[in-house]
Amino acid sequence: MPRMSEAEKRKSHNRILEEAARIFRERGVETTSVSDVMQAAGLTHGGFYRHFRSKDELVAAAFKAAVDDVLADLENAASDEEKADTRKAYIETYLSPCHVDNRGEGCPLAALAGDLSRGAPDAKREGYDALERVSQQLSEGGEPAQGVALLALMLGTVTLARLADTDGGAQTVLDAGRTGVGLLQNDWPE
Amino acid sequence: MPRMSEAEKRKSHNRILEEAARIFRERGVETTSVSDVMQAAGLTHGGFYRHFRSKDELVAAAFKAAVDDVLADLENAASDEEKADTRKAYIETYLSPCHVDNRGEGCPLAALAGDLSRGAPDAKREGYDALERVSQQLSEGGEPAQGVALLALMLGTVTLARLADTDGGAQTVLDAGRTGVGLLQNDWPE
DNA sequence: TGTACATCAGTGAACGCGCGTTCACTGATGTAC
DNA sequence: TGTACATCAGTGAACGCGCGTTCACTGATGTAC
Repeated sequence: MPRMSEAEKRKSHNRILEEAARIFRERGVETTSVSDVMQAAGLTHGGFYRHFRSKDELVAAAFKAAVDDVLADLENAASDEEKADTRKAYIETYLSPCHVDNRGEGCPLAALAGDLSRGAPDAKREGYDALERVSQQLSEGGEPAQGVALLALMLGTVTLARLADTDGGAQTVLDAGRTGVGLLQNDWPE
Repeated sequence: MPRMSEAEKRKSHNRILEEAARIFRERGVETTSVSDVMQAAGLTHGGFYRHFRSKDELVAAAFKAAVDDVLADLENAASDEEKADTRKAYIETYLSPCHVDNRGEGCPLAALAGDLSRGAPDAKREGYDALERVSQQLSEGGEPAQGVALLALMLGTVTLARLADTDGGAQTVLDAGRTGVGLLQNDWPE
């Protein structure tokens, strides 16, 4: 069976990254094993170290891959109008029950900021990079600080909504967050 | 040496709770062992199960103890003016570099909301209870939703600031959060 | 109040288990002639 | 283009380790007479 071609290796590498990005967001970093990720990618754990030097390296790389993924539409928007529309949709989706339930495909910062900030330095740096990239997309046309505050409120809202057992509880939190976002968007000083 | 009196047992119990509340907030739930907590409390790991049925039970109890601790001043304020003053100080401290650096004595939700929401049901419920208690204290005099949005923004701000390596980066995030909090406090609709 | 005895807080060795990582091995791939 | 050989992607057993939890034990505490 071994060995695979270079093209196959690249495919395996991407599969590992994608599955790691999903599972880490779903279950957290410490509660996910290298074996879990490799199994999800259709491989066995032994081959992991042909792709990454350590679990820490995977965490940083998978987090970055997740950020690239969720920001793709925003960063690749062709025109200013398209960007504005995409941003509006991004915020609406962010504050939706669907985002609360689907951590695996949701905002990597909302899912993992806590884990990263007390994790390895490289992963923490990726977290800060993500903060800058996401907040920049949110503040387009306004001050950088406005984007940071928007991200903080959105991330905090989803984090709190994820503590609710019932859909009703989550919806109440999301509504409060949405009202706050409207305020930060319309009444930001200067 | 064994056995200790009932009074000694109660002291041990409180020491375990206090140390757990601090260490879980500092290092996270999954990265802290029962032995770590017992050692910090000046005991050996074997005695743990005379106090709690499982690590999960300790997590829920320690989180609640942390919430009780940080809300004590607010919930016990004698007069309305005292409450207003305490609330103002709470928010200022919350958005300070000191809070960013000292997770162990800081907001339990900011430190552990992520861990709790994917943890055991009992701990998750404690998280939601905390959300209700803290947001209620913050919304005093306004709508409940205002308190929830304030907590979300504050929690998100500190979470993001904790990703910064440098004091400068953290301060920028905190300033953005503070501006946002001012908006939510002064311009909330109705 | 004094005595006899059951209780149980705390100890430290031991349990099974899963973790991150290493390694000898396989055999298709890529390369050099 | 065909052949000989080094490379290395992936496998699965094995490594040491620390985890949550259990247990036999100790001896002071609390209780019943």
